[in-house]
Amino acid sequence: MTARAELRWVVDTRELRYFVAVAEELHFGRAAQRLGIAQPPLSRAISRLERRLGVALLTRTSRSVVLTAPGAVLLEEGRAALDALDAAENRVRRAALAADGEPGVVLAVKAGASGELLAKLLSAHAVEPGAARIEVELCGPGQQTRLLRSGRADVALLHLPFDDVAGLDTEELLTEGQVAVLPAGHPLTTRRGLRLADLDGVPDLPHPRWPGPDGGYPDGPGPEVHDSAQLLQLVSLGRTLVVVPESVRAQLPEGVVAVPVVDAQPVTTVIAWPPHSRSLAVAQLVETALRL
Amino acid sequence: MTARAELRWVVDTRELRYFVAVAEELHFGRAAQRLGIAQPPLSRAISRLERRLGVALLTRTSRSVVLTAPGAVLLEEGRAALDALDAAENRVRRAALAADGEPGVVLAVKAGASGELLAKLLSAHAVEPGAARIEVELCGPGQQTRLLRSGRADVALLHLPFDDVAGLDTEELLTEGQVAVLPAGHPLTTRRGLRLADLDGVPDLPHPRWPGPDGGYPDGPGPEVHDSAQLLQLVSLGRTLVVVPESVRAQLPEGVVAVPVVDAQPVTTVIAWPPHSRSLAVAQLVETALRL
DNA sequence: GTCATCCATACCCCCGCGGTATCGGTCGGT
DNA sequence: ACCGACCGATACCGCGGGGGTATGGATGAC
Repeated sequence: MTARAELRWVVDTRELRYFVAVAEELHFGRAAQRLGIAQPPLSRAISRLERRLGVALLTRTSRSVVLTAPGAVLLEEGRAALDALDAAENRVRRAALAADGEPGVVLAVKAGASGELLAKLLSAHAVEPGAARIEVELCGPGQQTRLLRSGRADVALLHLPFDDVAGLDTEELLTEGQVAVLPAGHPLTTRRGLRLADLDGVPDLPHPRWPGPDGGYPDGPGPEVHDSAQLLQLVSLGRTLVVVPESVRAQLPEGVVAVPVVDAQPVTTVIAWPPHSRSLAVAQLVETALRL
Repeated sequence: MTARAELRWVVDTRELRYFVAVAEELHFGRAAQRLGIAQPPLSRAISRLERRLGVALLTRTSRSVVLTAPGAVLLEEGRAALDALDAAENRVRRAALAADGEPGVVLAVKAGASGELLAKLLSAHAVEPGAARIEVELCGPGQQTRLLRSGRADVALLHLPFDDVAGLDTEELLTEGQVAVLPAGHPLTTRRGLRLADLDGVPDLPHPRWPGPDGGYPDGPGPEVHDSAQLLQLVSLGRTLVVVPESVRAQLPEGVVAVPVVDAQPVTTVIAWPPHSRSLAVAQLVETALRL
């Protein structure tokens, strides 16, 4: 038994990281700089990877580098594989810490979202017999899946259809409509319901700009924001508007008004965890959430 | 931007493969043999891995090797990460082939299962405009997920609750009861319905033995089988019995009889695909399947 | 006590990764 | 049209580290 050909592996993590860097930068020099190595070894590593795979990943002229179709596949799949490696590493480290002082379960939640649901979940879980300690990790929008995939969190509350749940196990918790949060006294607040089109064309209330996955901000007229308290203050100052799930109404401050957005797609809050989770504590938490 | 600490990686694929081998064998000598290297480099590699992680993965006495709790986590997560790496490699290779002659989509199906559904799906897909060529990969029970996870298939038909769909995206197709397939003329065939307990205690019809993930067969009195045609022949010869979803009735040969099993849990057939699938062809196939 | 087993250590060799220097090709400026 | 800047590929070198053999040391069977 175990007569599998155990040798023969082609792609090594270092090479894969190198390739991802080049594929993201589309520039060997910058990629090398980012990786902290010189450019020639990087060129050789990519060439060797292509030779071993027997596949052209990049088409380079001396002035530009572009991905081939297989190269795009490797970028996508390679990122997932590297995430899985990082996740393995982080989970092992956390398992080792759990053996000593128990940090319990890390729950990733988008800061400012699902406040009521989160409170109910935590209090319901606290009374469970043998409940693990829960550490709530508040993070920016869309960062929960990153924490989950990289193994720095065990379970997360996500919001469909915004978060990408590909490769995660999920259970639905609740579905709700969305409301627009506007400065009190703004003309739009007199309406009973709004459409998304009404909100796009408001010159004095441009949409806010959140940091992207790389930490940078997209271009646009709206203010740069990085947390929800700041965002709500900007709304009350009449500088921006934002569309959020209606449960956020319960925690709106003075000076802002919520108006239903009738044609916004409903938001579903799900609890998500990485596959292969053998953790009893996570399973228990999910079960508690489903009973809410 | 991209000021992330890009260096700092701890776990290398070679070391991870080495660790998985040792963790599976729980024996450095055998693991080294399986890996095709000598034992001392293996010991050093594991030690180095533990030192870099700062975590004890194995407790070794000079007579035995056992996994620590973090070691068990690394075994589980590491396998998933290695699968992801293999998958990336295979998908890149397949994407490269697709650029030339197009092998289209590989659909993994358990040999002998879902025959009717499969036929309907293939014919429905064939009339779709711009339908990709579909290559059906017939495999043993439980092997579909392996093909999917390792990137050798793009989409699969699985059967809950038998197959493990952790980490796969799925859509339900149909749910059905199960029937016992028995040799014609056997006393049990006179019954209108059976219970699982009725089938366990039949001395002349022991359950068949399928190959496990490692290709080996478990111990037991039943015959070793590796494909469904052989299995049905063994049933008609009065050597074994088998419990299958009721849709299989449509393709039973002479000499065997199907009897409903009233307390068997219903089987749900799902279509599954790996996450991060950017493939239009897979999406189209899934959509077609959902319309059946 | 002796031997077999099994993991760790010591030591050696050599492959290959990363470095510097340089080439060759392409685009932009004047 | 020529020159220079830019950028990826190639050539060559040094050294770290992976894998090999030989051996040590601890443990359990008899």
